[in-house]
Amino acid sequence: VAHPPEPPARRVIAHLDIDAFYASVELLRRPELRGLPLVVAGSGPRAVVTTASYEARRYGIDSAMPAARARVLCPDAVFLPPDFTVYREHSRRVWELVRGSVDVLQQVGIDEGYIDLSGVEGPLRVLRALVADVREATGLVVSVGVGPSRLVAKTVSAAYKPEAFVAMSREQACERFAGAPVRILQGVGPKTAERLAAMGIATVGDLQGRPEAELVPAFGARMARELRGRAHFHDASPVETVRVAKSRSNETTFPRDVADHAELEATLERLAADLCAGTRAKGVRARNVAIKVRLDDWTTVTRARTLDHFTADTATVTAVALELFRAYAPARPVRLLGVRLAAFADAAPEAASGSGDEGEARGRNDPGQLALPL
DNA sequence: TCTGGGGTCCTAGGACCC
DNA sequence: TCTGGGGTCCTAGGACCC
Repeated sequence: VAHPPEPPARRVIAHLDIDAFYASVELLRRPELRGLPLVVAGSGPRAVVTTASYEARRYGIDSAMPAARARVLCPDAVFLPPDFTVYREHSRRVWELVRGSVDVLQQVGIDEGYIDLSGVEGPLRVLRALVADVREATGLVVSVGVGPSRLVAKTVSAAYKPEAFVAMSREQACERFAGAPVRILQGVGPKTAERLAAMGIATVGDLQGRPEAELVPAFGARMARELRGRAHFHDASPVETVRVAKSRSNETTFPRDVADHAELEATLERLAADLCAGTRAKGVRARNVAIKVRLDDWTTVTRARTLDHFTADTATVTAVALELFRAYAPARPVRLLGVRLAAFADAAPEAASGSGDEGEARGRNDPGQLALPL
């Protein structure tokens, strides 16, 4: 068996993507900028581009690019700082509308989502109406890709946006994208693309034609199978309507590298305090505390500790974060610091225990959990 | 022109237990 | 005479995505 079987019932999956979301929202309140190259990016020396309008993309500007480079590529572009509060509000309105007409929606990030329309009568008609409704109500344009899987739907919307509305079967996708770079496949990032290139695999078609066994030495059995499956646009992953967060984090990149440990510790305390406040606001507690340190040479180090109880207490988390930091004591200037909370208490069973602020962790040596002969 | 901040998932190795 | 195998928990690093 070369690939996992597709689910028995034919699925209809759509991927929705708001075109140039941040830039489009900015244009809603600054219509006089329409038609100009527009770049939404932070202002610091290390800022990156969060969104470029399609006019700006013509200059080679794209998301995640250093803002400094974008300024070189197009000095005349309009640069605006991101306003996430406004973007979140527009996003909320869009996805509320979508939720109003379809049941199975998985929102992915602020501007994307997957819909499962299997069993829905006239799915394309429903989607057409939805796109029109969103446009009318919000002024935002949604690109749509449709296929038998998330992979096909996502690849199609990305290939045809902006203002995309295209449906394709798996077989059609195999043919249509055979000449495209492997990088268009979700899960193939820069590193994997580079390793594939070293094997003479540049396009999706190249990958389609390569026996799985030839990929195993370089990528391992699991990844080899995954890569080949994706090249043939096999994907049975479900549209998940409920996903529970597994971690929360707070990190910051300094405008300039910092070597002073007192300043670093002060930053760590601030990051931990903000993170704990947000975590408490969510009514969540965690028992794993981690720090992240990126040095001036871009090496990234993480240190973590699992506690014997769940917490979102600022003093507790800060103390652990500081301990981890002091034990590591970076010898080089620091570029980035972060604090992370993970291993959350399961809401339902923990709530049922009716305990107070600091719940007991269910560790592997917890005698309450294990019937050990004593 | 040097590369944000928020996440998820996978791998590998060690500790520990039976 | 250093001799196991399986399972879980945990840490650390890395790739990837939006």
